[in-house]
Amino acid sequence: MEIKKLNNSLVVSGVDCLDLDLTLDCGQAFRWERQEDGSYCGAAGGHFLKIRKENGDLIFENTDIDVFNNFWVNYFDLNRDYKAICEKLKEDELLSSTIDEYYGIRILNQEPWEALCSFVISQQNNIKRIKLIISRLCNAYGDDLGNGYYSFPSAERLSQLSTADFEALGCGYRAKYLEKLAKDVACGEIDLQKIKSLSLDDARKELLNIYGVGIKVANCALLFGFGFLSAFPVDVWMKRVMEYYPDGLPECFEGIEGIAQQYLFHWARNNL
DNA sequence: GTCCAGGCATGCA
DNA sequence: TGCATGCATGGA
Repeated sequence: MEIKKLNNSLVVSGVDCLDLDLTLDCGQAFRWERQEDGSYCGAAGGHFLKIRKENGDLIFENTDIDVFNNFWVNYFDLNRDYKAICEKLKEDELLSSTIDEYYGIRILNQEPWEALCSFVISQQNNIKRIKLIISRLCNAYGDDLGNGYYSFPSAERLSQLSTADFEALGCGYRAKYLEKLAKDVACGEIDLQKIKSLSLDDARKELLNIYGVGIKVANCALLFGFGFLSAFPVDVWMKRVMEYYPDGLPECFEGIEGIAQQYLFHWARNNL
């Protein structure tokens, strides 16, 4: 990976396996919006970003090197060798053709709080409406980051809301889950950093104790927010995919089940 | 109008 | 432990 500064932007070359459409608009993160020119605008970690691809390079617009090194490198998982991971996963027949067709999916390292909240909202919901609710939540209670974007509101901020406030955002029956979650995280009853330090099984047990969090939401949070690449969320789409693996997951998935899952999820949504 | 979506809590057997 | 049911909302 090589980084050059150009005016107010950073030009990052040498990053393999990062397709912006497949990574930012594949149902793992809900705050990125595709622009007409193919670039993406979004917010994470309290930073606004406009990112695009040009001649194979990634352009991080209006980004300084410190924020890039301290936040975006980890967010986009830029130090992981996804090319080697994909080679390994292609030992599986279905993934082999899927990765050829949809090469470039990465697992973003989102913040635990945002990921957990987002996937509580996601249950029994479609991606378009999940995005709608989360944008309302951020616009109403996040900090202004400029360019029309707002940060994802902190647990402390959301702990001040009532169930009715969440219902007003369109959260529906999930409102009561979110109200309790925000209060429990804000007061320290739920310690997200501690959960991140646990083993996968122990972290999952902790998440399953949370009101409104079941096995699917727990696995999504673990994979997309807590850095557990072995987590393997199974939703209605993945249940359809699992019929292709009657004997369980192939050996080549081991340790990277979550990345395999994201390719299969994308394949299912386009083919089943 | 009906059906569905990155499911879960609850009650009951 | 497993299964049926109710749940809010907006887009197709």
